Amino acid sequence: MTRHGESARTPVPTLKEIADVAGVHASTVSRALRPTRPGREPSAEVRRIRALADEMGYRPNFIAAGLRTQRTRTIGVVIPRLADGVIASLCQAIEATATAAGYQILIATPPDEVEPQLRSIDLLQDRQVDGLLITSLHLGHPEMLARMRASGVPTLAVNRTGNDSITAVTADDRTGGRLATEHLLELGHRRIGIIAGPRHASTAWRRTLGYRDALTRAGIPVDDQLIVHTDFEVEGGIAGANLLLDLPEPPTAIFAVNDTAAVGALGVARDRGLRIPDDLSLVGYNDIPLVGQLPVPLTTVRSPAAEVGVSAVEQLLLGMSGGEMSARTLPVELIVRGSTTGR
Amino acid sequence: MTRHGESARTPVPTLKEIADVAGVHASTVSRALRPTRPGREPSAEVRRIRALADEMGYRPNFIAAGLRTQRTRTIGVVIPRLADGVIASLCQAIEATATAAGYQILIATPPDEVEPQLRSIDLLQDRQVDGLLITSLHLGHPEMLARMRASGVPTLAVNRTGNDSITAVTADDRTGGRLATEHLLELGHRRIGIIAGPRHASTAWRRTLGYRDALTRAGIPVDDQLIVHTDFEVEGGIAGANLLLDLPEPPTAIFAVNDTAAVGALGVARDRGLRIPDDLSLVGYNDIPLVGQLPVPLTTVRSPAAEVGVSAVEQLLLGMSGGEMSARTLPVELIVRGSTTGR
DNA sequence: TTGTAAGCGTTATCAA
DNA sequence: TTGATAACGCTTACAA
Repeated sequence: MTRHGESARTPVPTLKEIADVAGVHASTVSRALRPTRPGREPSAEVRRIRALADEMGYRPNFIAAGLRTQRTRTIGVVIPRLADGVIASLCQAIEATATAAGYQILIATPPDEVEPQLRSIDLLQDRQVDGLLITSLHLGHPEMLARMRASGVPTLAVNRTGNDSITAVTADDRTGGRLATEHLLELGHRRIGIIAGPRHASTAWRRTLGYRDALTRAGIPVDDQLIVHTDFEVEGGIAGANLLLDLPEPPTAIFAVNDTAAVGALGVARDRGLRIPDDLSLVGYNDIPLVGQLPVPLTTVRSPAAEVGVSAVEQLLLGMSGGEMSARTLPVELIVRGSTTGR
Repeated sequence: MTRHGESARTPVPTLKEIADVAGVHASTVSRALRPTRPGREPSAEVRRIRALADEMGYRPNFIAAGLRTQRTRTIGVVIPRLADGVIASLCQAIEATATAAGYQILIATPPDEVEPQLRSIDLLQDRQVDGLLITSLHLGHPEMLARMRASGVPTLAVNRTGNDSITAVTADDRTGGRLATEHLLELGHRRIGIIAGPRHASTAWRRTLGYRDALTRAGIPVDDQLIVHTDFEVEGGIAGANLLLDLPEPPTAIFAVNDTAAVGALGVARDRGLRIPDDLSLVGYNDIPLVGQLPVPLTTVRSPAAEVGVSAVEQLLLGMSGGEMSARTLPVELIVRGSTTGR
């Protein structure tokens, strides 16, 4: 049982209370408390007021200030699938960068579907956020964008992008998909299955485009049977791998567009008695910390989740200060480990 | 490049603007818009005003309302280590429960150290949050609690607890640690190492207490060499496993107080040519989705992260509505898989 | 049931 | 540089 400060609490003083004690007007205190501009020494009076405010435990009320200034120093973040470690890393980087710049983040983590995300956008805008980040735009749903823009606050797509011309900060998913596939091609694989994730996610979609790029360049026709769309979870990986391995002519290698699904595929291989990499080569995507430690460590593509978050906030800060935001595509890197071999 | 609504945006109308169009006073609109109490039909006038507000695209300004009502309908959440999937699941559950109750969450994810967390608490309180959740209290640091209570808003510890009498919602870590250890004892292990996580985290600490409980009950003296404190990351698991396996008399089984560290230990076993479970039994903690799919699936303890989050928000909502919050300890479950065997 | 008016805690404008 | 005053958009006594 907890008492929560029914009486123990000293209420936070207001500007007016400081002013009364200091014998000046509230507006004077407000001015004294705002940062002296660099290169200028604060006057004795300013120092006196600051010391008093400090002593009285003054803390500015952001709500009140925000009402007046129309700025809340808050960034809204719509970020579904937070339970995924990659997304959570992205979120952490966003928060850290925002905090360092004096902003706080208001997060909404609705289901990764259009309607719930639209509702989240509305809710955040009702809170008068100064900028908006959305990590899970859906392809083919321009209304998400329209809704974000309706508010008039700077708005940026992170991680995923939409079809339209929204500014986005993403990793280079298409190149990543190509690198993964080229690696398998170089090892001699010709039937390469892909657990391609959801169609609405540009990340998954572009990794799949990269897969097609690689095959096309190598002069290998794309067999649509080898492309199975699922979700990003372990279960999706399991379902996808089962579909691929049940084909009349199953693939000799599988590229899963995220590590979590790759681990699902790993479970399927285990249950079917397939050895990795001898019977089946497997490539993941993201390089989550765990996959390097597996008995057969996973070949994967390292995607810079944290850097994407940092860069996105930097762009958004730029936009919020009236600048022009610009798109960023961050480089990825193939990490070859033990789960792939030649045939 | 993005234009962000320099002109395209229709500014959100204020209450006063609705009132002017409706030919009534703003306060009338305010009243018309507040929910009719259940069982009462809204009058024709109320319906007319609501329809108009809807048509004009009215959205209440939470900032302004909050200033007046002194309630922001916002819950502050201090949640370090968000990149960890378990913590992220907790966060997601907190967000979902809060949103369903009409609250939004403001999150801070500082480093898992005392000072940064104190700063985060201050920042959230400056935003006038209505309640505060902290997921990473440190043992032996009553000042964290004191700081939280200073605000006078209901405050709850989640996941971890402190030494003092703060109300906390946690999983039953001590029992979990005991179950894991008893399982190994029943298999005949007598030298059981524990990768015990950080000392400041009550979760890790209590799982370790459970380990001690089990040994004591079995009449086996606790060998402090077998208890290595690390962090919760993969690297910690690697370091811990190396320390344990380098002992003159190494353990035949290792209990890692979280799955991530257990996977680190898995990597060490691989590198040392130790087969799991034949040469070394391994137990993790949390049952993250991946560990069930490993070639040798991991025996672990399932800890209800999402339920902890839901329950915490429920208690906090209770506290925020003037009720008495009470502590909750949610049950855990041992999941026996292939990574443990008798000797 | 409706309108009036005050006020939440700040900041911006203006005059002194 | 300072003080007075208004305003941000809303809610809520209180009066009509």
